[in-house]
Amino acid sequence: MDEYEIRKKKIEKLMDLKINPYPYSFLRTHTSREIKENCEKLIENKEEVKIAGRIYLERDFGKTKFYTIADSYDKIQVYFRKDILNEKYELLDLFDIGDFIGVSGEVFKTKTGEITILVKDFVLLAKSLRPFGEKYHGLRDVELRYRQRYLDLLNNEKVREVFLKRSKIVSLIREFLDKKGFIEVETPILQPIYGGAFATPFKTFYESLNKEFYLRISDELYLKRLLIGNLEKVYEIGKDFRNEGISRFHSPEFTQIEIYQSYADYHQMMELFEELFLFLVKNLYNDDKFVYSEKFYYDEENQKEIFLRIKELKEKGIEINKINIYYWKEKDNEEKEYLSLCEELINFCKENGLTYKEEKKGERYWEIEFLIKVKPPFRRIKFTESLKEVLGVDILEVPFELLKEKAKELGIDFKEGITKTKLLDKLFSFLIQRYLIQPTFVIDHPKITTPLAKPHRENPLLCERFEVFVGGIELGNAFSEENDPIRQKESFLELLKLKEDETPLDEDFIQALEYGMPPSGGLGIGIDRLVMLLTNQSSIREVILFPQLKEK
RNA sequence: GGGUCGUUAGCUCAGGCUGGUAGAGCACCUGAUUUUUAAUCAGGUGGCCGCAGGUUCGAGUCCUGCACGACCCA
Repeated sequence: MDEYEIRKKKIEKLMDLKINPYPYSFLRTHTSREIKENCEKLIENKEEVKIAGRIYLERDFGKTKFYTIADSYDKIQVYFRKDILNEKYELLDLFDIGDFIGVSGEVFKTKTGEITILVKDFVLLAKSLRPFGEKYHGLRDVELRYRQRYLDLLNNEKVREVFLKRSKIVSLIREFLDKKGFIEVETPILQPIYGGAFATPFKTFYESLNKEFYLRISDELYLKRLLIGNLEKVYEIGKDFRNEGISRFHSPEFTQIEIYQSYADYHQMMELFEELFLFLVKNLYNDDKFVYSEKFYYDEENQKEIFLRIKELKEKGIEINKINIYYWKEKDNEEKEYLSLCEELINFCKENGLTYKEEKKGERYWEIEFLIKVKPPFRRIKFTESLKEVLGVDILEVPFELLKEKAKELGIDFKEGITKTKLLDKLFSFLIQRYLIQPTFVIDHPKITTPLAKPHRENPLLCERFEVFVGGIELGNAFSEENDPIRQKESFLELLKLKEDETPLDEDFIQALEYGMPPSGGLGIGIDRLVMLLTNQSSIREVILFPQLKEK
């Protein structure tokens, strides 16, 4: 008989005893955290407390039992004694790890000092039929962790922390913007024409309108319509959808915030970002710096990669906080191959004057750790000039063909039909982006890449745009927004003609612009990536509760 | 789409190179145990070794294909 059957039998026994295994509610007086925070007072007053939670661990001594139970806030120990509970004590035989229970009793400290509740009475709140995991190692199988995230949340404290932090980040963003007088709005996710970015959309069919619709790839064109309607400062936090590849940094369904401010240009949006980012970091870390690291999992290729990466970072003068080396077992019991690779890395660190730290972590990987310093104003570098520095040619002047040749020389792979915009993007991420560890604005992109930005006031071949990078991750994108309806239409049509973009022309948006849009700054920030950075996660799936996986 | 690695008990992992009756810890069951902290002690149950083929007297192990996942590249 397997565990599932055994637990079902226990439910039958409970029913025989007229005990409902799934009752309706339980009124607790405290959460586990509240008990721990107020324990001295509770012990002194011998106050009766009621708490509820899930049984996590069980230690059975025959006539007494200890359970560790967990609620949303913390874990707390409860203590059952047969001489207090009498015949009701036998009921505990029908309880299992994973069950929800409610207990009432007095708080005390055990001889080892652990805050514990001496149980006077208890009740089953929900029976669990399946065991949920392993008490020591937790749940490691990545696939199971994503497919059954509830088990991940139950087993892995670190995962809980990431998602609690995500929620905190989003509410801090709202707090920051609301205080500045921005209003939060909601615009359509189902759109008859998609726009505001270059991306392949998800298609759907709107039955009652009898028309093909798209899931939005961006909120931009609707939020601008609000600026036209004299809502001066607006923002929207929501899902956008791009029907493209999945990677460590890309999820087809992702969360973005877009912020628009009338009478501002991209310089003011940079200041807004600096202020917002500092606000987040200060509230999360109680400091103006935080740690972010690049991870290299144990596999032969990666082991070579880390040496190359450290070397190139040093060449570029980028400060490395330290190198972390993690072991699966105690160092003495580690596999020889891995140990010798670690030894090699340690020697390398010593030679290069890098500090390193060794630690048993239940996983084999190495980390390059950076200390990100959030001190406005952030560095600003110009897109074209940064590329000119490393390529030796001005991307605005050289013919496209020559640019392609340069890219090939550098070993960058691309398809023959690549657009100039995409090639520039590749060059940039290969040559520049990977070194943008400390907060950096990359500004003034070639006009052709960005139809929705105003041309640069000093050089019409450029536009007033910035992208912001931290930890090598692209966090956001912003413009002085184009508000000249005639020029806007022309640059849309130009792109269509050059086949740089296949986004259909949104006549309705052009018409809206014709009524007049104030000069405005707009800023989009990828929330998932921001959370990755602020929780030091290397995969976007680690900050999305339910990432899509193929069906098995 | 390409490359590398992985898939063994409910969970965490050995075994695989060199083919010969499927292993451990946790969980679970039985018993002991009135302050434990991954409690402890004694005994026990539990496997389509991801799926499908092939090689072989014999495959968890070798070969091929497929599925799913991770990482890297596009």
